[in-house]
Amino acid sequence: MLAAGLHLFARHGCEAVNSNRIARRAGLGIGTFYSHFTDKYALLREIQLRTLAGLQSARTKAVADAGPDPREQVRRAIAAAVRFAQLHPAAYRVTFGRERLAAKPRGPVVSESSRPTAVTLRALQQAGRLPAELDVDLAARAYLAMEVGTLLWWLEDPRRANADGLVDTLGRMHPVEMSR
Amino acid sequence: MLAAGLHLFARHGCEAVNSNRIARRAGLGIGTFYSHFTDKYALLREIQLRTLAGLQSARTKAVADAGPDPREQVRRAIAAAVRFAQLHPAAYRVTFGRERLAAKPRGPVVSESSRPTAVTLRALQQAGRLPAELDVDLAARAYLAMEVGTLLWWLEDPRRANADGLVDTLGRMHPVEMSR
Amino acid sequence: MLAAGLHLFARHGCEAVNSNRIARRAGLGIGTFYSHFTDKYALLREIQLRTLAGLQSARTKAVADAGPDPREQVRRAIAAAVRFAQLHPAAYRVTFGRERLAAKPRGPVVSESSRPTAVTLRALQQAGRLPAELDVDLAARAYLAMEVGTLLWWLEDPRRANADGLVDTLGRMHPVEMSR
Amino acid sequence: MLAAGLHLFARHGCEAVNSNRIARRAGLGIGTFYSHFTDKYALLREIQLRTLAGLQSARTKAVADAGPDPREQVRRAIAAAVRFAQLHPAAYRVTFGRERLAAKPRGPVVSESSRPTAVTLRALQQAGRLPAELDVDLAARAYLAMEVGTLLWWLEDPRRANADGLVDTLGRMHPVEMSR
DNA sequence: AATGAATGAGATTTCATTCAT
DNA sequence: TATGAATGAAATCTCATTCAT
Repeated sequence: MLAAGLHLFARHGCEAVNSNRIARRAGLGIGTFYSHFTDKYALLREIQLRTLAGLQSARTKAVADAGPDPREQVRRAIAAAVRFAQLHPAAYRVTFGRERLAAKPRGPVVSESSRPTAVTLRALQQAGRLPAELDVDLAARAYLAMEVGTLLWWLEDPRRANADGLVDTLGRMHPVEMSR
Repeated sequence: MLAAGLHLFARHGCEAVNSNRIARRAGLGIGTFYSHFTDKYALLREIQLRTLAGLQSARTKAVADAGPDPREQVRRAIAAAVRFAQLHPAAYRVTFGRERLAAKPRGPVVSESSRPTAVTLRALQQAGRLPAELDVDLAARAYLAMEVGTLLWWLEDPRRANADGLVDTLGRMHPVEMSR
Repeated sequence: MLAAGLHLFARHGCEAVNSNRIARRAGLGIGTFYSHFTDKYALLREIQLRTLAGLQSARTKAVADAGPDPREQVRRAIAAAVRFAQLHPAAYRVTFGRERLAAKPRGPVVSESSRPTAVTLRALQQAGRLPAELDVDLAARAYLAMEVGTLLWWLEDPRRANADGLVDTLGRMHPVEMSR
Repeated sequence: MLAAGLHLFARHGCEAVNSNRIARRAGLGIGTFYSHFTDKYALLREIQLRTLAGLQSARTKAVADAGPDPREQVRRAIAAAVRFAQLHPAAYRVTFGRERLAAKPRGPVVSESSRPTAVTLRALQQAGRLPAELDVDLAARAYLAMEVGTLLWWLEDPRRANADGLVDTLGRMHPVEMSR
């Protein structure tokens, strides 16, 4: 059911898909859908939460595998995100694309956090390696918007760029690169 | 009618609004709606096109007012965009937010272009002031995603940041800042 | 639409009838039903309110036509109610039958009032013509239950009794007959 | 299962309750419900039949306990009915309230009989103690409607009256009181 | 006997669109 | 040109019922 929903949401958008069709594609009855999820938004949210968990775990693992250098950690985290989007394009689009807020206000909004990036930047700033005037929270937020927006644009047509180029460009534009 | 549509699209989202309601809010009859637009997506597209034109004109004007310095041009363009979003929050959200692609595949996708930024960056690169390895097209695209994503995040709750801080942060993270 | 609803509610009961069928029987589209009533319960309530108004007006008129004698007033009022039930059997059943409370708790419950009868009885009691121990409110309420229940039973199969016999029996059992 | 059904029918009405919920409340599986009853109407009918039997037995016992005086027999029977309604309000409402006819035409309609009352009245009439013109069958029927209707009204909100007052009022209005 | 996941017919309700005025 | 009552296709959701375990 999750797979069927993911496929259809990614292909047609949440609003253009109905519970009937999801159930049918999953090879199950209509009623079965409703015995598992209260409505299609609940299914969407479930997909989003799982995707988010998967992405965060990939990022965490990548950072752990990197050494202590913040630049290297950031590079690895970006590479992990790009790889994740590449491996799970449908899930990425459904989670961060225009469906993001479609999951009606039923519980906390699903979104990635810019917190870890902000923490890293603040540490560099306090060590005097980033300009004191930089608003690290805003910079972290802006970076996240860039990464998500760029990956979504890429997934619309993967021929637009290649994974390595994306990692390189996102890496160069990450605020950690301002450090010295 | 445009104003009514803008208001309702921004407040409830395109899918949650029907043509009936738009007409009613505009103080006109239902039939009148259909004598002006083929459907609500046509109205949405019209709003988006006008918004886009307004934003581009504001940017162009800002760049023209700036001197020849690329950095200054970029600063001014960003300031213009932030001001535009601040003055027309509903229009900005309806044009670039989750409604962006809701205007069904009926004509070219409405979106801002990263072309001007790419042109500026390429000139600097050819003048040797930007690393030869930088993919300027991708960088321009990434910057645009950042700007749009950050402004949308800001408009969700304007207390999250102030306009000057946004201009400063976006300015610092613009690829033109890598130049030397 | 009212006529169609009345017919179907009386014939099959409110729960066994759907809005679709009512609209179809009225020779109108499904959507038309919903542009007039929020749901079938709203239609039911409308029918009930109209019926109640009609019955009350018939009673009032009958009492006005009677002279000053309470017994005569009661007789006439009963005769008016029986005639009303005979002329509008479907409306009577839909209003006082098992649908009475089916009109979900949306506004005050539709019911006939025992107030007028209680007022009449109290006057007689204060004039010493009815036993001081009689609870006139309860007696009025009980009489109303009897009248309604008996008429509903009669309408289930009109051959069970004839109108004159009903008026006579209800008249004899009305608490006003205890007076001396 | 009977207790669960009684509780839910009384609280929400037969149409608003589903077999699933009844089984769940009874602490049993859905399938178990269907191995005992063909559908929820069968359960309803079972409850009604048991209630009816209980009420009739209480009445019979009360009459047997009274002496040979018809008035006393009637008083006792009424007192028994009021007590029964007071002790089993849910069962009384489910049996005689708006659910009465909900038990679809599957077998004879469940209802109390006015026969015993009619028999008593006819005997009095033949002894010349009741007016020859009185339609005793109709009077018995009317009394029953009054008793049932009044008790249902009382059970909707028991503060409306007290048991003794009800017995007294119903007793005074019983046709046997016309006897001389 | 007891269970409950699975089912799908059917009821409710919405809304884009038409068309007579 | 403006109107809005009328429409019905389509989406959402419920629940009686079955059947494999």
